[in-house]
Amino acid sequence: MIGAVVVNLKELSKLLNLSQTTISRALNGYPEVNEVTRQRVLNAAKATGYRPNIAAQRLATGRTNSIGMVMPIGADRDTDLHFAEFLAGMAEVAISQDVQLIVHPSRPDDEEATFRRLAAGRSVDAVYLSYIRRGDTRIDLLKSLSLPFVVHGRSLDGPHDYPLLDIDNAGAFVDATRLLIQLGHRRIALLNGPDNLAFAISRHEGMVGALSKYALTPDPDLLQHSPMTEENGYRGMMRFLDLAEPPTALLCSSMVLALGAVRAINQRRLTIGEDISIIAHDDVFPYLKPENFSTPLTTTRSSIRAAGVRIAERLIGEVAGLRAEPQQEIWKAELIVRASTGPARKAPKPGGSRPAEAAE
Amino acid sequence: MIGAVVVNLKELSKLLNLSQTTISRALNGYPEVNEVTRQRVLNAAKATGYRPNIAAQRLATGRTNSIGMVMPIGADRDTDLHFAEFLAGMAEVAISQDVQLIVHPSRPDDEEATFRRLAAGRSVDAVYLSYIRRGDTRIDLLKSLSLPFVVHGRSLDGPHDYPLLDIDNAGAFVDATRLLIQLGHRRIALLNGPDNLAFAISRHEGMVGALSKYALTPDPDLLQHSPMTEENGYRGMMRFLDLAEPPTALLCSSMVLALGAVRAINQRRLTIGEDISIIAHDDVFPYLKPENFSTPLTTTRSSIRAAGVRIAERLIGEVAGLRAEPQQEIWKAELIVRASTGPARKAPKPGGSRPAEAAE
DNA sequence: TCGATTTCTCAAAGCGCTTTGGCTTCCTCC
DNA sequence: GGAGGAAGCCAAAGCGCTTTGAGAAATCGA
Repeated sequence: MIGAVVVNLKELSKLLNLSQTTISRALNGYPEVNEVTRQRVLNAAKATGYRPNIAAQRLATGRTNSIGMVMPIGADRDTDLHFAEFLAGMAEVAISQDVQLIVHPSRPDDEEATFRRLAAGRSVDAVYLSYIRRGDTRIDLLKSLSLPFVVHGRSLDGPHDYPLLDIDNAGAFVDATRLLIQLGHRRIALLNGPDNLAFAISRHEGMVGALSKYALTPDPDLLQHSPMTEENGYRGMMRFLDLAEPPTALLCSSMVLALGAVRAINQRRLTIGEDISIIAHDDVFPYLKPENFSTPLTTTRSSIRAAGVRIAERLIGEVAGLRAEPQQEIWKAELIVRASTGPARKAPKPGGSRPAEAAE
Repeated sequence: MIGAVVVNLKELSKLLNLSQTTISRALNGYPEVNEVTRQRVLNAAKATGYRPNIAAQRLATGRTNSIGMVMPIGADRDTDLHFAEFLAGMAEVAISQDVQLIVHPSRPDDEEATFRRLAAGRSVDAVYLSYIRRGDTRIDLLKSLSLPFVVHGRSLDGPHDYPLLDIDNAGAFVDATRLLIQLGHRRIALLNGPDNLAFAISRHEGMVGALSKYALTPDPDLLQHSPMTEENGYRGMMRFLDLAEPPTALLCSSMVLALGAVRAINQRRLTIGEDISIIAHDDVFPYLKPENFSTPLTTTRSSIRAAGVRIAERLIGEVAGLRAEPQQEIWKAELIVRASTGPARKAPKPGGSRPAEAAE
């Protein structure tokens, strides 16, 4: 096995006294080549360390065997953590299918150009799109381009007539909110992601919807939209706790926000699950698990890595032309009750607008 | 600006009544083309949405304008967090230099094959290598391949005669250990990364070296090697605290480990910076900052994102052929003292092992 | 036995670019 | 006015693969 020197088809064909055609076919498993010849070729290829030149292969076939990921850079860099975990999922599939993963970093204002370049330059077979924003134009752009894609998440309005995979964000937060209400909580705060991102908006809507089902009105003071850092979790929670009438329960859009919120609560010497209940959304990070919080956290769980796996599979399927209809896939998040949720300590203040008695 | 239809050089040349040569040259900024012609070409290219086919470009030039990252998958998946941050750094550079980032997931047992494939397939111009292990053979392999590379980290033994960027892991932990000793600490524990990874070994060596300078012997009971998760931080710290003679100070190889350690300490109602001092290594994550811990953490700091930036720059330089000598670059980590380090509470007991007073 | 298949192999075209080498013009300068 | 350059353009080769269309050899059927 020679290291440095690179051998190509022509040389191999000279070496074996066979045409390039035959060698190419032998290597790529075509049937019209004699089995003993094939073995001869295979052996020689291994002996010389032959690997096809990928650029040439791509040019000839028009396929690139690669999927592109447009990685947001700049403003929402706090999402790295999720991106990494998602990437790990895609990687699992990529490796088993022998597909390259191409990361295209792109600033938000430049994304459109990036997609156009990808499509026209034929540098990837398919792309995945994420971090969908309010009024996002990228989906329409992709629909107009002849480039297979799958969206992780979905647009807020407009028809969902494109391939997508999303979790039921609204549903998850409806479930979480309902649980809290049933436990007697009336003042429920939300530490959410940036307010231009679709997932955050949906979660907020889920919460508001659940509240209104029980004739509760959301208090704007109990809402924070921000990048999902520990620090923002802490700050937000501190602000909530400083209110004249602090919340008795908290919803968190991410584990990292929850980390900060817990710190704030501890600092105030309040007891989680008693003085204040918490439900966080858990994207399942191997290094930060809700069950390992000082008070194990009740969560709505959906593995973002699994989403990466699934989307990679579907992208590969799209390329292979297996797609029938644009496929919409919505995953339910699982509500897992742990120790951070308990009955509301005190009944909501009697005066003022007393909410309807929620059913049980 | 047409969306779906893809135009190529030939069509453009027909459209403009110019040869492909001239168009190619106009587009790529060669001097031997008339300025008005160039403008004509540029306009037409923009109007038709022309983008060169990347595969063709690569085949013709032999350059790929891409750098490969072999992403470890499987066993050390806990390192994702660092990988992501590093990736973000590389991405910054990639975008400004118009270079693609290709992620090659690879299982440890398969890495060698992956590199060979990369080199022979000419699918990337250069690669970066990380997560160097004890007795790692990959560096020698890369040296034997005709593929530019930069190593993030370095081998434990053997000459460092290859391009590398590393932080002074040993030095950082010498500094940290010395500070603790000067504060009067004698029993210092270490929560480290996996014991087959070079960076972890160097840190351990740094600590041991500093101890021995003060004639202190490391206690094997005060050492844990493990993947760097919150859970492992908690478990390790708990074990330390349960010792007959628990440590009065702790070194942590990562912020995430520190997170777990802090949880353990809080649970035992000990006070950080008084009952026990902590110094953690901080790779600088935007979402988890040491100054935001309930007790701000003293750290050895070195931005892994900055390392990504630098390595990307150097890789691009290597490809451009700017390299003179293999370049070794060692960054010092900065020791930043915050509230988590304080004087040792009690001198270590002279006599036998007195059980720890688990407060309350 | 001979024509019809089947099996195996090959030469050559083509993918869409870049780059070499050469060919016109048009100046410039003595 | 003509040698010598410079400026601007082009035809064609080539990058290393896949794939088409065809041909030689072997096998088969009757």
